[in-house]
Amino acid sequence: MDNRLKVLRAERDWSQAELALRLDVSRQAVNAIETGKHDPSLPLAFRIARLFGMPIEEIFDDGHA
Amino acid sequence: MDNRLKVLRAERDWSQAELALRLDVSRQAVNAIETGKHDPSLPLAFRIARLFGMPIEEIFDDGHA
DNA sequence: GCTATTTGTCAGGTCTTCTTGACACAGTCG
DNA sequence: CGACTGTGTCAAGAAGACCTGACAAATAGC
Repeated sequence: MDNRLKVLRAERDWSQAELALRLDVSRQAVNAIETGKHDPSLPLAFRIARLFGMPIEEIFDDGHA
Repeated sequence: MDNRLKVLRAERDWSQAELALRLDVSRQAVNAIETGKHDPSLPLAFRIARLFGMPIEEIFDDGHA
């Protein structure tokens, strides 16, 4: 699953650790999502979308556009 | 995680098995999501949203309105 | 150069999501 | 009644999402 996490994080000048804190997950979880190793769970996807103030579909892209 | 799957399914007069077919998951997976036993994975949430033609946020509700 | 921060990654473990196969119970229809 | 459909549920297992703790490599700042 493709995502714009790295860009959105860069726009805010946050480290992965800082983002992890705000999302209440481990730094490794953020890294794994950014590098495409995992998809987030749906609840975590909701927290991410809420944090960045945009719909899940604008952050994640499953390719079946 | 709250969701409107049962209602959306009823509007289309689909059985859980029929919906499962369209989503390419097992009937038990659909049942577990409808009855609140599981959250769908993010990829499955995307398939559901696409099938019903609406954003994920209009089908699922994590309570943090 | 040295130090601190950031990122990527590994291992081992836990819990969740999803699978197949099976069974019980309701409701409908001949 | 008997057959069929729809729903709910269980068990056992595979795969994925998360955890902590640790370490190396790249980057930034002094």
